[in-house]
Amino acid sequence: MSLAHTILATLGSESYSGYDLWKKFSQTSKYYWQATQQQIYRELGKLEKEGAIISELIPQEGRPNKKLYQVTDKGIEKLKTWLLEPAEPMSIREELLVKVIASRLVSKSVILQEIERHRQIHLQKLSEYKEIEQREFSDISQLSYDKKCLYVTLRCGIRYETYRIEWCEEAISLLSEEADK
Amino acid sequence: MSLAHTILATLGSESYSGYDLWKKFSQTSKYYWQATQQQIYRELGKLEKEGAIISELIPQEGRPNKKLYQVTDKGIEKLKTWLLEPAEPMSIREELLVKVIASRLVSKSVILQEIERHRQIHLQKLSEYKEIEQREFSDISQLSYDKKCLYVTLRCGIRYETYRIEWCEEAISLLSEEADK
DNA sequence: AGCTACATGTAACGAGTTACATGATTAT
DNA sequence: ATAATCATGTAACTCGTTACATGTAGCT
Repeated sequence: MSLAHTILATLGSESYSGYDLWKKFSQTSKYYWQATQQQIYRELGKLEKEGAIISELIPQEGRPNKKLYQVTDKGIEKLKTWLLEPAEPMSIREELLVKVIASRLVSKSVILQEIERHRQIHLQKLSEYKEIEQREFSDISQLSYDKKCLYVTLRCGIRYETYRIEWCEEAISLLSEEADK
Repeated sequence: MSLAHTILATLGSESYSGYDLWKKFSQTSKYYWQATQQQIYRELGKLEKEGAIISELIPQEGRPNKKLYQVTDKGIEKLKTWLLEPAEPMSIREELLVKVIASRLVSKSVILQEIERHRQIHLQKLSEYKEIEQREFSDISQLSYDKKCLYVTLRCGIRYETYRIEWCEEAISLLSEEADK
């Protein structure tokens, strides 16, 4: 449900093509929403059909033509309505935890190594996010409201990766104790 | 993909009916995987078709008959194979963050109140989880491996709710500053 | 009389994933 | 040569959600 709204919100400040949106989603929106190219194209098609956005065909030389999308008044209204509705906390689906639960079927080192691998991935992402924080949000008192919102999403990403790393460490420590099994 | 594996893992220790599984999922599995009754029945149907589980019809008086499911050797093999494959970190989809990004379209108090509402929900869940921790996992040195795994998932839930609460507080503080807008 | 718990299912739809298809330009 | 980037799309499939359908037992 939110992909449509994320697209509308993104198109609110600037026109984008499907491809541009996909790149944006892979960059700045990645802390809070992920989408594949196909999902984006499908959603753009739906939104245009219902009149929330309109497209303009931009012929390009040397490159494939592109469709630039813009939000309509109807699209803005749709977004506003949605903003006023409460959002439920997202449901949790943690594949790694399912593996932990089932892990007695394989040797203990399998799950311990897998958790350690995840720890490394989260460490990597955390350092990446912290770099962005230093580069782009060093002086938070000077930020516009829009930039502040972006910063808030980045902070969420930073806190998320931190929580994951800490959990991985706790899990490794708890599960590697040689008490029984 | 993991729902099937969660079911197999759960049936590994004991036989359950679809209804029993659903209740289990609403109770002890809720920190890491959520599923509706319908999803569970559909998945049980698929798993039985492929021979990973078998059912036994238990006639009951006064109550509807039930189907008790058991894992087969084939099911155990399926689980083991899956356990040895690496799992990717789950993708993040945070509706609340999408709302933050789009929030300049409505008055600031709308988003602030929504974040505060989420903070309350997470506070509620955290205290619930901490109660379970005290009640069932007070002496962790005495736990069996299986119980320890359960504890690890509970710790993940506790850390998750904590991270969420802290982020909500930071977001409220950052966004309520009267710098500009 | 109405609600909750028990118990299983079908149908339809919405959202996410993966594979396939096309084709030019630019950089290595 | 070949890989990456730009650019848009179709098709098939899986997974998640919501609504509908049925029926008993026990509690308030």
